[in-house]
Parts: sequence; structure tokens; C-alpha cells
Amino acid sequence: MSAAQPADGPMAGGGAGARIGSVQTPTLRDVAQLAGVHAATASRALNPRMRPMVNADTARKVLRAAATLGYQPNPIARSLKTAKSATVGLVIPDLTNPLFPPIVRGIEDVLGPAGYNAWIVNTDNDPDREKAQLESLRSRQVEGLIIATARLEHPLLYRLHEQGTKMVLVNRRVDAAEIPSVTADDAAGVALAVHHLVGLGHRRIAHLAGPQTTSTGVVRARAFRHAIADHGLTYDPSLMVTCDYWTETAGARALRGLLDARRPFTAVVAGNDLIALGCYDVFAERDIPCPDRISVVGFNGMPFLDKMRPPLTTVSVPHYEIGTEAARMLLDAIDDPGRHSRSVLLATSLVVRRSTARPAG
Amino acid sequence: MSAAQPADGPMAGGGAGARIGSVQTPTLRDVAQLAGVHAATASRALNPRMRPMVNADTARKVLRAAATLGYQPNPIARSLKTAKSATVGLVIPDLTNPLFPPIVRGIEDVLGPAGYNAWIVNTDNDPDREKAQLESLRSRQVEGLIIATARLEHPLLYRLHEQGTKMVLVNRRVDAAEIPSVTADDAAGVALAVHHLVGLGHRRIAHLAGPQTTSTGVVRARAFRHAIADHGLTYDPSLMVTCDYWTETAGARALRGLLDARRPFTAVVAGNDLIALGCYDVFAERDIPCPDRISVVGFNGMPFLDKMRPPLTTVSVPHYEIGTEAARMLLDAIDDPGRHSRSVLLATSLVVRRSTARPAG
DNA sequence: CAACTCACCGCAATCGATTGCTGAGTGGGA
DNA sequence: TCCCACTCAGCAATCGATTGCGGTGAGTTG
Repeated sequence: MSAAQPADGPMAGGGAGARIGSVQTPTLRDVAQLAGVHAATASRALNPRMRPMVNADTARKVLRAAATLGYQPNPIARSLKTAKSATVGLVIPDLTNPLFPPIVRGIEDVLGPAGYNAWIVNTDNDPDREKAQLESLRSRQVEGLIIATARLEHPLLYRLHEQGTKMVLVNRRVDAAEIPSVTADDAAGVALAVHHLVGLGHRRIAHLAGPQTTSTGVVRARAFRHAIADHGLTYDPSLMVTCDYWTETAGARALRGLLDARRPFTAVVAGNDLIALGCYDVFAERDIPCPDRISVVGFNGMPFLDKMRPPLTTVSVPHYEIGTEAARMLLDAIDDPGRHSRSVLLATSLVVRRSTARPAG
Repeated sequence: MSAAQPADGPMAGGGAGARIGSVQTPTLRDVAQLAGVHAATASRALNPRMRPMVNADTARKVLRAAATLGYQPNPIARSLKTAKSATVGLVIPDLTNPLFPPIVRGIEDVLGPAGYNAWIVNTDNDPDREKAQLESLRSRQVEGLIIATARLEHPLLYRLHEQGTKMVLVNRRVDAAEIPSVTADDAAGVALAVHHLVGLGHRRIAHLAGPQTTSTGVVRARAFRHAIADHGLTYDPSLMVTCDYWTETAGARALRGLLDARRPFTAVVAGNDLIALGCYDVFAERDIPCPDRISVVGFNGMPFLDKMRPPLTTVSVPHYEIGTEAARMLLDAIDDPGRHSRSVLLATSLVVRRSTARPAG
């Protein structure tokens, strides 16, 4: 079938017809032709790992030809053959949540220099959508997954993990399996928050917990109970309300419930910043002065908190670093599949601002 | 995807060896074999556009075989052959800017149902990086580009556009070429802001303009001058300062310069919300009460502005809709290459909050 | 009954890069 | 002088899906 290539000879030049209006990008064969070698040789010369197999002079010629043509290997063709893609999937609930962009950037900043790219998908916390997205990622030959949507019970993730899919969880973990993860040290963070509040003189502290289907939600809630106990206070279950989502509206709803129950409290530790901001909405609704009557501590350290009214005291989480660390771990796992998988906890710190003060009276 | 794969016709099995630990995904040939037809026929049966070419019964058999195997076409192989990828490139400066996530979601929400996906890249406003990213997008066979990094002078974009690359600009436009774009009606927005301020009684209004290398920056600045004139005020060039970037720090720097110049003014129209928030930083530094001594209007309507101190009055831009509209336009252009390219302006609205008030005295 | 049409399906090439295998050529050692 | 080892480069298959072309069989018509 070499007949199909009238442009094979040295005269050639005809080659592939340049499409109107768009420049035909050179292929490996073009490079090979210009260098006067076979495509296979060109391929080996271009690939550093294979280069030792070709004569140094030949390699030079190929490299030069590639440079003059501005040759860029076609990643699609390469992926097809090698079943690799230099791409990792990044599964997050919703990019619109200010939590995620810094993580994404951290991931990309590590992936990029390593020659990898991230393919971002949103699941909106919808398991069906998540499944579809994961399927599509898999069919795109992603070499690994970074997942921010883990729930404690997450069979789909177990299955993938068992099938050998490389993955790293960020922000959250799963219950059963030993899937590597990168999370903040939530327990320590909550302890910091409670300690701060107790130090200010608060005795009746509420917790607006996040969804108990997520590790983050339960870990923080448990840490809250422990921290309360550690300070010699008695834990009052009625001061713990669970939010269905990590959102402002859920936070507002939870606080309203708490207020309406008329159990006294002077401070709240919110499951995250968004829940804390939901409290702000309720404060506005009901004319409750913060921090004068109720102090609030958030969690995460999202942007612009310093400009809120009042500036929100929060437990700061190094999201960018979560991203970089996760990406590094995933790359390690890809490079060396046998490697023992580990999970890391990143330190948090308390950022005291103006939403916390001594309790009134 | 069922784990057990009795699949693979009678003798078969030989074919591709199932990799350890991971289930071998079925290929078109597997489907064809199970259906007892040739791969070509299976391909046609699976593709709605080609289905009329095959017998209805055969098509049914193929569909059923595909279903039982859980067949998913390999998009890589398909892309290689068809030179299409069902993905579009999305070029933004920095995902971390709260402006972009809503746009991204808008884009994805339109692209998804159409079977397309978005490939997101950040350029950090670095032309070299941008060039590299665009190159990588092109090599991935993206079928079109949505670009949020346009500068007024942008030869790279001209070139791509001339080569027939389908693209839609969002948020910003370019000077020379007629590249379709989706932007907010910046001029009207600025007019709204100025009108509001003048209505409150302000006479000396400053403008902290965004970078004049971007259409957004110059359009808003020009609109500001016009709006001032339209209200019978005289435009004072010393009350216009240009920020180098669309950031808080740039905004703070600009305001400091303005303050230090000691030209009196009672209100500022900021180029965007971030610049406005930069003003807040300076207010804090210098104990300037806002809005009592200086009123501020932002631009964009980013999230959480209602919880700032003070809540920021701003010109709200429908970012999500910018995304959906841009995606629709791009899909149209892909479907019908001959179509006349248009540019759309989306309406803005003023959201009055507490950062603006009557001038003191 | 023969020739012709048409629907349907299979063959094989193709997209572009990678890689196992083979063969040509060279140099060295016995 | 002969043979072997070794380097290097080309051949062709392959990844999986798509598609132009050609062939087969059934049905139709003169």
C-alpha cells in the first residue's frame, strides 16, 4: 500500500494536502522524510529514552528536522498507541466553591512541569453525574485521579481503587479502603478553634457540623466533642446541628434551628466558612450582633474573609499545598506503581479576626 | 460495567490480554464479534448518522451487544481518525479569580448536553505560557476556543483566527479583528454607576481604571468620561488612575496614589470588584470611613460582596450567562462554519449596597 | 429466464506514533 | 581469513474507530 503515498520519494513535497485556511501540522513522517530516515528512527531519536538506540549523528539530523518543521508530536496518536495520556482527572463537586480553585492551581503547578495536565470535571455532588464523568475520564485514558468528592461510603471509589486505578483523595477520605489522601488536620484545627473560644471565656459553644456523609464532617464533629471535653466542659448534644450541605443556606438553616430551640450559647464553630457566612445571614435577619452576642469561627480560610463584616475568624487550611501534595503523590504512584501508598495531614492554623470576642456579660 | 466478561466470541479470547488488576474495556471489535458482524458494520450501527446504512435488525443486534458489553467508544481512537475531539479549549488567566468559575460553569452546562467537554488552561497573563497552552490545545484537536485572556493587541489571536480556528472571546475583545465575543455591556454599567453616584450628590468622582491593554479597561474608562460629561460635570484627568492589574493590590496602590495627590474627590468607580476591595484595604490603613467619606462602586458582582464591610455596591455582570452564551456561539460556529459571526453584549445591572452614600457635607 | 437495481455488509486503508523483530553493515578477535 | 558480536535503521504490526469502495444476494423487470 505504499502506492497510496505518491509523495514518498525524495522529490515529494506534495505530501499531505494542506487544508485551505489552516496550516497542516507536520507529522512524524514529515520529519523523518526531511531527515532522510524512517519514521521509526525519527520516533526513537525524538524520544529521549529511546535515543541511545540511534546513532548520535542521525539523532541530531532528526532533531534539527523536527525543529525546522516545528514538529509537535500528536498526543492523540501517542495516547492511542501507548495507552497513556499524560493527563490526570480532577473530580470536584463544584468549581464555583472558592475552596477548589486554589487546590486546582496547586495541582496544575506540580503537574505542568512534569508534563502532565489536569482534566477537570464537576459532579455537583450527583452520584450519577460523578459516575458518568469518571467513565468519561477513564475512556480518555487518564493515568490517575485526584478526587475531592469522596464520601465515607463510596463503593464506586472502592471499586476503581481495587481495579488498580491510581488515585489520591483530597480534602476528604473514605471509610473502608486505604486510599491515599491529602487532607487538612481537621481535628487539630477544630481544637484550635475551640481553644480560642474557651480562652475568650465561652462556655456554651455550638457546632454547625457539615454533612456526616463526608469524612470532613464527621472528623470535625468528633474533634469538636473531644475538644469540648478536653477543656473540661460538658458536651451538650443539643448544641450540635448537622448541615445537609456545605453551603451558606444550609448553615443559615442550621443556625435558625439552633436559635429557635432556645438553648443558650455564645459561640459557634462552623463546619466551614460557607456555613459561617450562612450564620452572618441569620445575624442580619435577626439583628444579632456578632461577635458581641455570638462569636463565630469558620473553617478553610477562603479568600476575602478579612473584608467581611465582621472579618471572619477561621481555621486556615493550606489548599494550594493540598493540591501540590496530592499531585506529587499521584505522580509518584504513576512512576512507581509498587510504592506504598500513604496519606498525609497538613497543618492548619487559626486566623483570629473580628468575629470572635469575649462573651457578653 | 459488569466485572465478569464472558464476552469475546467463541474462539477469541486470544486478542488483547486482560491487564492484571484492571478490566480490559471492550472494543468495537468485541461488540462486532458478539453481534456476529464486521467492525465496520458495528461502527455504522452505533453511529446514529450512519445507522440508515445498516439493516434495522442488524443494528438492533449490534446495539444490544454493545449494551451487554457496556461498550464505550474510545474517544482517543475516534479523535485520531476524525480529527475531532468533542472538546473545546478554555483559556483563562487564573481560575483563582472569582470571576471565572461562574463563566466556566456556564460554558460546561451548555457544552455537556451537546456532548462536548471543556479543557481548561490558565495562562497567568503570561504570553509565553499562553502560547504554549494554545499549542497544546491545538495538538489535542480541540474544535474551538473560548478565550478570556484577550488583549487589545493580540497578534497570536489574530493569527489563529485567520487560520480559521473557531473561537469566541469572553469578557474582553480585541481591537482589529472581528472575532466574535460575549461581553457585558460595560459602558452601560459604568453609566449606571456614575448616574447612581451623581444622584447621591457626588460631583468629584474618580475612576480606578483597569489595565488599558484590555478592552474592558479602556471601554470602562471611556464610558466613565462620557458618563461624567453626560451629567454635565467636567472630567478631571487627575481623577483617573490606571491600575496595572485587575487585582486588589493594584487597586490599593492606585487609590494611595490618588489620595497622596490630594485632589479632592468623594467617590470612586472601580474598574472591577477586586480593585474596589483594594480600596477597602487602603480605607483600613488610613482610617477612612466608607461610605461616609468616600463611596465606592465595584464592577462584576463577584460572590460574597453582600457580606463585606461595607457591602459593596457594584455593577452586576451575568457571568454564568456570558459562559452559556459563549458556549452556544462556539457550538453554532462549529456546526455551521459559514455562519456569520456576531458579538453580543449582555445587560448589566446596578446592585446598590452600603458602600455608596451621599457625600459628607 | 436473464439482466439489472438496490440494500446491505465486509475488506482494507487510514489517522500518527510506537516498538518488536529482522537484516544490513562494521569492527574485532581467533 | 573467517566468523561472531554488535550497532543501527528499516519493516510492519499495532492501538481502536471510521469510511470509501467493492462484492454478494435478493428482488425486480423485460
